[in-house]
Amino acid sequence: MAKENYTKYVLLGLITTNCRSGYAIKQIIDNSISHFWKISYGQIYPNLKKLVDDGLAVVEDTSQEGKPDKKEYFITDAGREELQRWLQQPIEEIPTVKNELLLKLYFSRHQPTEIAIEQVRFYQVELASRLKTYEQIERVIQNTGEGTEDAMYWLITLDYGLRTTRAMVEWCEDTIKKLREK
Amino acid sequence: MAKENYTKYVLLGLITTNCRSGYAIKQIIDNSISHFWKISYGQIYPNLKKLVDDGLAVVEDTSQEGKPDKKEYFITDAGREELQRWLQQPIEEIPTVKNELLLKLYFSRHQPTEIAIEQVRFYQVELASRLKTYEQIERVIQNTGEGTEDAMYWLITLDYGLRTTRAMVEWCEDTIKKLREK
DNA sequence: GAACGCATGTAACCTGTTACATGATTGT
DNA sequence: ACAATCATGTAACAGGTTACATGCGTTC
Repeated sequence: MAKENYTKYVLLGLITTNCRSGYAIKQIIDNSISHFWKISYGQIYPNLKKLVDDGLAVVEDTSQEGKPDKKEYFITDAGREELQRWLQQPIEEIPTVKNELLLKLYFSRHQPTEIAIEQVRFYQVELASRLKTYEQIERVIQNTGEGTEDAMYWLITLDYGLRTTRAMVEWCEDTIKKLREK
Repeated sequence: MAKENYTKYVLLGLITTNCRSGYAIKQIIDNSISHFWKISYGQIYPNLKKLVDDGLAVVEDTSQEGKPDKKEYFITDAGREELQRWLQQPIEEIPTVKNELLLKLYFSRHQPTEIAIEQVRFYQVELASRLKTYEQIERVIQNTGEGTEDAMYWLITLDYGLRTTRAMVEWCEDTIKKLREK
């Protein structure tokens, strides 16, 4: 099966959520979905243009009060069809992360144990802080969006982040113990 | 902080583990560390050459009986220093996976719930199979390498995979329930 | 007029995969 | 002759980041 260009679908999907300009898309990505998807301006703007070229979206110049002009993108029927097709298609692959910490641990045999412990501890601190952010966001969604279907899917993706992160934190704790006892 | 070229360190690290040729490196990656790191021949061979150019490794032509010739790479003192430096340096970033399933769920608001459930179920099946592989490998290591320090670090990285994958499987179960009850 | 947020854009670069080409050696 | 495994390599392409350039509008 040919590999899909995901960026296309991210943009297509986001402009259906009232997130219509390149800038707004970048904002929502950084604030809401960055825990499972990231994207840079260098990808956003050229690809938005491409959506229009491919007839999947149309663009409209909008002037706002108190802010610079912006370009608003709207999905077309063809775009909606394309997005739907992709959403209904089974996922192609389960992600395999490149994990710098595990790589370092894998080669730590000939290193002082101290250093490995230090690495894991640092990782743990970062994860704990990430966890706090997730928990905070969860509370916000539960308070504001309660009941809406949007909120449901948002909470589901967030829950994924919460659970996997918690598992990682626990692994850190136990790994540090193991290394100490060595 | 400047971003490191991890491939370099993977190769440098692997040639210290008696994994000396491009082919052997590819094998060990596919069989042992692919759950946290992947790499293709298109990266391996040019980068091995680069290690030599940079004085971090030396290469030696070796002829074997019953098999074609191969090139064996050995780390130099400079290479060992460079590897050590990297291993002791704090990790730069916690990985953020691009997760196709979460992306699709995020945009599933306007889709029939059936489809979302189907996607999650498929993901769950894949994860379950991955989990079985991990558990099998774990048993093999515990039986053969017991006690050696190599085995310890191997088990630690594997444990990471086991725990996070288990958390994901549980998330799948609960998410399917949630979607059904909707 | 400086700083800041909003907004769009791109060129240079880096990383990495895919697909292909090549060939040795062994076993059937 | 051929398939399979071992072994090395590269060119074309795809995907993505970084760093920069540009400019509007508001606030201090």
